Amino acid sequence: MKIVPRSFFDRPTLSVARELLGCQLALRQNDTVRRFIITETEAYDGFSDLASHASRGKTKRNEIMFREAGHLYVYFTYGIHWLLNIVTGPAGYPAAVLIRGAKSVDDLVHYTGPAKFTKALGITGAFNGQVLSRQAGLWIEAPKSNQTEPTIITSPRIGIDYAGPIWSQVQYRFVLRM
DNA sequence: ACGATGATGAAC
DNA sequence: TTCATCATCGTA
Repeated sequence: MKIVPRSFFDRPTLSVARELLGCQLALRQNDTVRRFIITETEAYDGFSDLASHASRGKTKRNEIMFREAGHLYVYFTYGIHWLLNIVTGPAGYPAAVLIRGAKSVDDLVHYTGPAKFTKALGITGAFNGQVLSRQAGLWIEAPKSNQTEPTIITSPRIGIDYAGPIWSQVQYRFVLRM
């Protein structure tokens, strides 16, 4: 299976979010590798996006979003949950794609919800600030082939009603109909 | 549908 | 020190 290069993520965030659907997230734990087809993503793009952690500038928490594409931004929220994001775009420009859902290729279990996914995979802040790579134990692989054109649904993002009339409504959520 | 949950960041 | 949160689960 072909590993998606870091350059894939150094592109417009919306393109990355859309094209990640169908890709496989691979996670190495000890000597086994688990793979998951990404089925749901959200884009958080730039300084002006009021739903993004970076909309009020760089902080200790969100500084990973300002790094080079391919970094992992894993943050803790609601006192309970870890959420996994992949940083996109050039260094200095805060943007990331939130992984909200994925389906195990091994047992076909579908995890819907960004925190349910990380919990099932055992992803925690230990990954925060790392770079996608085989060495890190977390990487992305391209789909085997594009047999049929995937059906992609877009919608406003989840849980960000506070972001104002524009940013709470933009179609930055992408779901793969399976 | 709604409230409880709960640690951390960021604002006051 | 106080408030809000890129959810989820339990109870209705």
